[in-house]
Amino acid sequence: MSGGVEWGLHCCVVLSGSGEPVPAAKLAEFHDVSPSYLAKQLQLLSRAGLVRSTQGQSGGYGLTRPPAEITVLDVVEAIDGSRPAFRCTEVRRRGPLAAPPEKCLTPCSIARVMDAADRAWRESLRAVTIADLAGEVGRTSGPETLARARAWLQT
Amino acid sequence: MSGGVEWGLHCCVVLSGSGEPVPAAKLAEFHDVSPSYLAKQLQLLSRAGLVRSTQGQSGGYGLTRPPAEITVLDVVEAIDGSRPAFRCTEVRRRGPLAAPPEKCLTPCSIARVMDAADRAWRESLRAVTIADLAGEVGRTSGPETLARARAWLQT
DNA sequence: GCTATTGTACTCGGATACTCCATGTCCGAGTGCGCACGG
DNA sequence: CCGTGCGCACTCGGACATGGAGTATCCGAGTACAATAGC
Repeated sequence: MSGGVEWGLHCCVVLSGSGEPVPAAKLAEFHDVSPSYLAKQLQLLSRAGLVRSTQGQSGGYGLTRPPAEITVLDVVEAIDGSRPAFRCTEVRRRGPLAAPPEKCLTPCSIARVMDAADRAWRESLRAVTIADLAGEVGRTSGPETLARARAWLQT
Repeated sequence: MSGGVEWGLHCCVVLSGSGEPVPAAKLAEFHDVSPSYLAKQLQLLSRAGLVRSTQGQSGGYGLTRPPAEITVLDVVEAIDGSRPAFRCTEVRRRGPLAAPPEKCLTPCSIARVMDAADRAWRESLRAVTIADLAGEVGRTSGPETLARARAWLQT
């Protein structure tokens, strides 16, 4: 999985509840990561419609939806793509004993197992929202943590 | 995910129930894939202890355990490695508002979510065995399919 | 004092190099089988 | 006819090239704000 997913999730968490747009450079400095590369991840989030960008002075990024309506899966798919990790190459239809096409109406059993696992993974990620993550941060690191982060981002 | 996982699974299925060892070259010809590259995947399976290799004439690969005791997850981890796809880089401990170490006793909430999804994925793969896959092949492509494949591999 | 205009500084967006891992390949080490030879 | 030794062909195992995707970066297009000039 792309390492940018982690950055994108952290950005969405700190953006949750931030009324004012936050520039990408600020987010990069706050997380101490490469500004140029983080910009690319934010562009991916923008293309997916998760964040909205406003240009010009006092511009930046902001969430388009309430944090409770953005799932972790949304962010992962926006940055890493929505294609499943496993792609069946139809091995059964190759080689000297290739299966005839009329017997390949159903997907390969291996592909079915992989697809089921992929669905389980996605369901697990779909069950958690950005709001859940923000709440968890407040519970483990103290309720004032997020507020201070947002205040710092406004400066 | 590595494409070799698919090859490894197909090999394990056709090896299930095959008493005689099967050379890697035969497996490659049967599946119509690169012999050299398939050899590498089989070496990974051998290192993981899923298959046993015998050298010399009439040598080859064979399963070390009954097919019902080899899970799909075993094969996936043998080839792709057992490390989780997501690795937390502890972003919360960086930047101007870095969290102090005493507040980082529990893992990052993002890492926890990713870890839970990873476990769900692995559990799903662990629930299916090579024997299940072989049975499914017999059900969808006809019971004689696997027997003919094994017979061809013996030639 | 209010408004239109112009300039500027700041923002994002896409096009551009670089690096590392997955892919693909090759040849050498090791071993079991078969044959020839001797008893 | 049987046992033993040798040679060989076949097997795996690890070391060696290649390509593409992820990583990281830069500069240009566009826009909102603010200062300024005119009314």
